[in-house]
Amino acid sequence: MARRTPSNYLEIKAYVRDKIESGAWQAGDLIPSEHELVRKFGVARMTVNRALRELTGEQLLMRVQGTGTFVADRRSQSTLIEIRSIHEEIAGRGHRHTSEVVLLGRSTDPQALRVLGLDNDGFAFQSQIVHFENDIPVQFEDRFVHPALFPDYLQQDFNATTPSDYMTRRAPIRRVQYSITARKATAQVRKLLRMEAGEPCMVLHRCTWSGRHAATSVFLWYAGGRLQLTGEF
Amino acid sequence: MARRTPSNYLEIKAYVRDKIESGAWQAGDLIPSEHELVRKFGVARMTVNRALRELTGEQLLMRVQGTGTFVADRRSQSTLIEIRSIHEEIAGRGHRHTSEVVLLGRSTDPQALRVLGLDNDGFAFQSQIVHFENDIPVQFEDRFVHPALFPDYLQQDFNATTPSDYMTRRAPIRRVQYSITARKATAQVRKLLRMEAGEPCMVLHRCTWSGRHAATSVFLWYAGGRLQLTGEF
DNA sequence: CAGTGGTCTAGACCACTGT
DNA sequence: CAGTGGTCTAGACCACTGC
Repeated sequence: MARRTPSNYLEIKAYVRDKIESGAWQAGDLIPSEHELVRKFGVARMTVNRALRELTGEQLLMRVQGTGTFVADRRSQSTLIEIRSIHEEIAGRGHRHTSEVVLLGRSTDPQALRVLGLDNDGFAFQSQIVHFENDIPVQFEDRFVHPALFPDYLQQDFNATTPSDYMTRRAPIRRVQYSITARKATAQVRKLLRMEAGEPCMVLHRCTWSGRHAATSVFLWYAGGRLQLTGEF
Repeated sequence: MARRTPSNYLEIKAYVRDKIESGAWQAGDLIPSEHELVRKFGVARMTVNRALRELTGEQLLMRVQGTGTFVADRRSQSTLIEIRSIHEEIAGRGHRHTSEVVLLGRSTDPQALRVLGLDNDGFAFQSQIVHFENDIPVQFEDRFVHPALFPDYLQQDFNATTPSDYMTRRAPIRRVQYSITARKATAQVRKLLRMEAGEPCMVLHRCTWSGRHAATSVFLWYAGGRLQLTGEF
């Protein structure tokens, strides 16, 4: 045989995927049983089973014990965008990631206090960090954290470790909320990210919850043209 | 035996998960080999293999052939943002969604032709639609489609159905690529979305692939302050 | 009842890594 | 080289479904 065999189960997966993508098998259709595919491909049932099981995990198939395997309904049209940590994003491109701490201290910003569930007499910890990709500033990270949940926040060395790394080690996160908006850069952001006047920013706001109150509230400012968030599936 | 057995591979998954969650096995640690787990649980290697393979798919483990299985670095978990269709997004807020077709015809835009894999003598179909939320314009949709894959595109009534709905009924999509950037609004976009001069836009670019070439290329322009993409998990 | 998928076994061969 | 994971086989028993 001259043919290159990329493992049998992958070949079966490709076969089924192709039938679905080409429209030969429509959503809701009953597809051949494991036994039939075993005969067709001349493999063991475990091999067919693995292929179909993985495709079920990928939401392309639906299986009902005792009945058969069906083409899954078109996926709900919602699409997912992946947001990787800034470090991974940059390292993934093979570039060098560095950061510079602009501010690390206490804040009484009323909006931040409200989000973190602190009353107006309290305070939050705040850090401001600029992230560089090959020495070009690409992200400004403005972070507020709950002082009760992260009492030693101000003692961290955020030139060595990123706040995200610290926080994921420190506290379990229950819920995360995001929003992405486009905004004009503030004067501070424009200066730190070395942007032209009027150049737009993308702002990712991320709130993490740990129980009843928000644990952190972060604003990530990206210079519009210098960084793209991308996804694929 | 009184114990309820929830299938062996699930038991092994639970065992490994517990070791990781309890901290007994730290990120980066080498965990017992398949062979050792086979001896410990008295099962076949395929059973252990399935458990570890699935945990690898769940990003809890990392496997290196010839070396071993390691506890994955939890920091590498990426976050996902969900982008729903404009209609769902608006309907989900209990608001009224309407749209207005601005343009429907042929285009020889060189960039679009290149993306769709058409040569410079060819043409693409183009549609431009403004989407309204309670009569406020919130999104400008600028779409290029491959005429061979959607020959009757120009005959559609996009006041009644959205292009996304049409396309998902028409052709199976296998690969999707996204990027989000912030941009200054063009004069046309500023007018259609009734924006102030200098107000920023968020531009979501989505390319769908169906086999070898791109099937569609869409630019979704959002007025910065009027729409947020949000996600949660 | 026969047919389906869910799981499992006890072997096997291979590709890869470290020494 | 011995040890690892990646894949596969040819059976098997079971739970479930529809008739």
